[in-house]
Amino acid sequence: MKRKITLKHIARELDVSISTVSKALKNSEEISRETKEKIQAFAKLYNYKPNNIAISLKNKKTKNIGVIIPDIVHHFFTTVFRGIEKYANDKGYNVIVCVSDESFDKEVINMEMLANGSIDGFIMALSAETQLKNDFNHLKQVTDQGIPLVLFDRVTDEVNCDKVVIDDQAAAHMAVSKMIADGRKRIALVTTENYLNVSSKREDGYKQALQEHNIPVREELILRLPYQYEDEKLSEVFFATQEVDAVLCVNEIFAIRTIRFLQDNQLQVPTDVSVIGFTDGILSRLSNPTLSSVAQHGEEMGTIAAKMLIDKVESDVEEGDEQYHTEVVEATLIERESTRSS
Amino acid sequence: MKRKITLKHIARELDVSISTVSKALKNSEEISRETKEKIQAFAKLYNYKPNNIAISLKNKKTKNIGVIIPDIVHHFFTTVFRGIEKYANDKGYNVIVCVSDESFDKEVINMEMLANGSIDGFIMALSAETQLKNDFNHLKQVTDQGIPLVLFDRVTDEVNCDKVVIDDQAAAHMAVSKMIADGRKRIALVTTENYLNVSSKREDGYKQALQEHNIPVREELILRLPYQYEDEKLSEVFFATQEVDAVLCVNEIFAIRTIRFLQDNQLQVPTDVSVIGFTDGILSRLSNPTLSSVAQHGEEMGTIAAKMLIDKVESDVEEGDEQYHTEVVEATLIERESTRSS
DNA sequence: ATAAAGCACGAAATCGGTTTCGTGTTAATA
DNA sequence: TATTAACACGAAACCGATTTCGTGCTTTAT
Repeated sequence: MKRKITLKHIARELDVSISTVSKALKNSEEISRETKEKIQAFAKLYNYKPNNIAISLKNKKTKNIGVIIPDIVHHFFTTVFRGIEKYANDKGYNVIVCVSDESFDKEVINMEMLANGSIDGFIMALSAETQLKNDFNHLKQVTDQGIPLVLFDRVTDEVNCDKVVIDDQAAAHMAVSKMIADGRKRIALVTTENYLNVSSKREDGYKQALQEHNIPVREELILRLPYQYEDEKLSEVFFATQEVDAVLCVNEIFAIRTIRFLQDNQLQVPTDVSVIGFTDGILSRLSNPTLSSVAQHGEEMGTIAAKMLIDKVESDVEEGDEQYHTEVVEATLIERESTRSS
Repeated sequence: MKRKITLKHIARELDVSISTVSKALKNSEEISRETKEKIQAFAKLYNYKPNNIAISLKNKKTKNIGVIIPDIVHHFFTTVFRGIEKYANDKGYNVIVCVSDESFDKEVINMEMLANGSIDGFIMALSAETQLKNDFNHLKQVTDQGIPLVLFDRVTDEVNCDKVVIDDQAAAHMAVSKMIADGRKRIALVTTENYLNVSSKREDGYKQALQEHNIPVREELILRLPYQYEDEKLSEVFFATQEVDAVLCVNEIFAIRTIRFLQDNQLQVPTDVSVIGFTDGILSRLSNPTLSSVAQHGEEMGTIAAKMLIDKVESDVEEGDEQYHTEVVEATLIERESTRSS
């Protein structure tokens, strides 16, 4: 086994000083041509690569970015992550991922672990529990230390930092308007319990679109399911008592379950009921019928978030007069089989 | 903004030496009770946390593990990753993820980036291209340096290291046997082009099961699709010319597409044709009909891989006499609506 | 021939910790 | 009272790099 070789080894072997080796490998003017050639040849031969950790310590830059997401087995987050990873990698950064599992405590622990020198900045989406508790001290601590932070999707106004979101309200508005234009009248909303910022914004957009078209908002048409629900009893109750001709769901899974429920109850999609979901993932593309869906462009969000973060990390703008931006990624409605004019 | 505080700051402030501070914070016997209390109180007050990078440099341990997977937007890998991340986090490790994107070059680059001190060990699944090229020098270099490596799922015999796999052959065998027991006779296989190790093993299991039941293997019933295919023309050609009453697909997506294709051609699943897929993911659970699927227990694989790696990282077994193990995770057939006896 | 300039390189500080070893002071023992 | 042990702490090496500042030697200018 060949142990990693260090500057010291090279220096000893070639009978020069460590400084000389370091400079030679950086092709410094200071070192004579022959000495440089000798050292570089030796380094190549023994496949010398500088130790990242030592460089990080010296530079106070790790070239690592920390990503904290609520769940990795989730198409949207996974997509965002891909965008982050690609961009970061191109820029020579590595990505450390921590999963908060929707738990406040894990989020705090993870951030503290990474905030002690392991990373140059954070990209994260808040856990459900964090949004519920409305406690953002761990985020503030991080920004107070001067560590750049970018929030995406699940953000909060309480923290001053860069953000990248989609306009959830506009997106829901667009989807509902589309349904109305298709001649739908009794449009239901299937959403989560309301502590998730995104859900409530989508609900706002839903209501707004209805009102603009003089369709009264009926609370009975709004179904709030627990975020991680397993049974569909609620759904049954709901649809059994309503005459719905369209449904907007705040995520893909709710939409697929809704379609299945409708089909099992002899309702045709989209003939009888049209359905639109959020999160344009694999489910939307492969369900039967395929699902019309609001694409959140996760990969693009990830790319933007990574760019914002790395720009901040690499800028030497003295803080205090920092400018924080919120990038809004436009959502797109992907029309597939689950919608058609009635 | 409060900059991070270091031992040096505390030492200066309290007028003691750095060594004393370090020892006091570790509750060393060497330091008097009062001095310790003073220092500890000060440290708490200013929220001192040791710098991870400095510790890594000193200990030559980073408490980071590198995970290299072909694709993150892929249910199986994502599941394995979750298992890795959970276990690693419990043990105080962070996870650095790199995505090879099925590319050999990216795999090499990523490994080289991380192998220079950033991580204590690797967990990875080979990229498709790497398996095609059959070039594993980058892996050997890593193990030669004494860096522990665990391969999962997409493994190779060429590299000596710990591995965790499922018995793909047995799993396919089980699935096909189940179909035969259900009375199916003309069982097709939808697989990828053959360079993926796992696919060819599944094909072996498929053939073996047929032969054991004296059903001739017919090459026309085996459809090989490119790994990332978009069109389903091939599929149409295939099914149009065959009378198939069951299909085994080597992944979930192929299975869902197969079902959709059958449905579009007036064939009922499972009445006319029963379908089994691999990768028990979200698609299987939410498709209509729900898909019977071979569960690979990704999360368990991840946990095992992480445990194997961390055990190796933390053991001080002098290498040379290392023992490498291959853990086989048993696959399970999850029966859902897409299979039923004919 | 002497001073100034330039070249090629080394010593040492630094990043932020850990750890070994040494030392001055006090207390216990002979 | 002299010797030794225990105590409490500091100096310094070390991990593996980078970088500033000197310095001895050669070369050029005066």
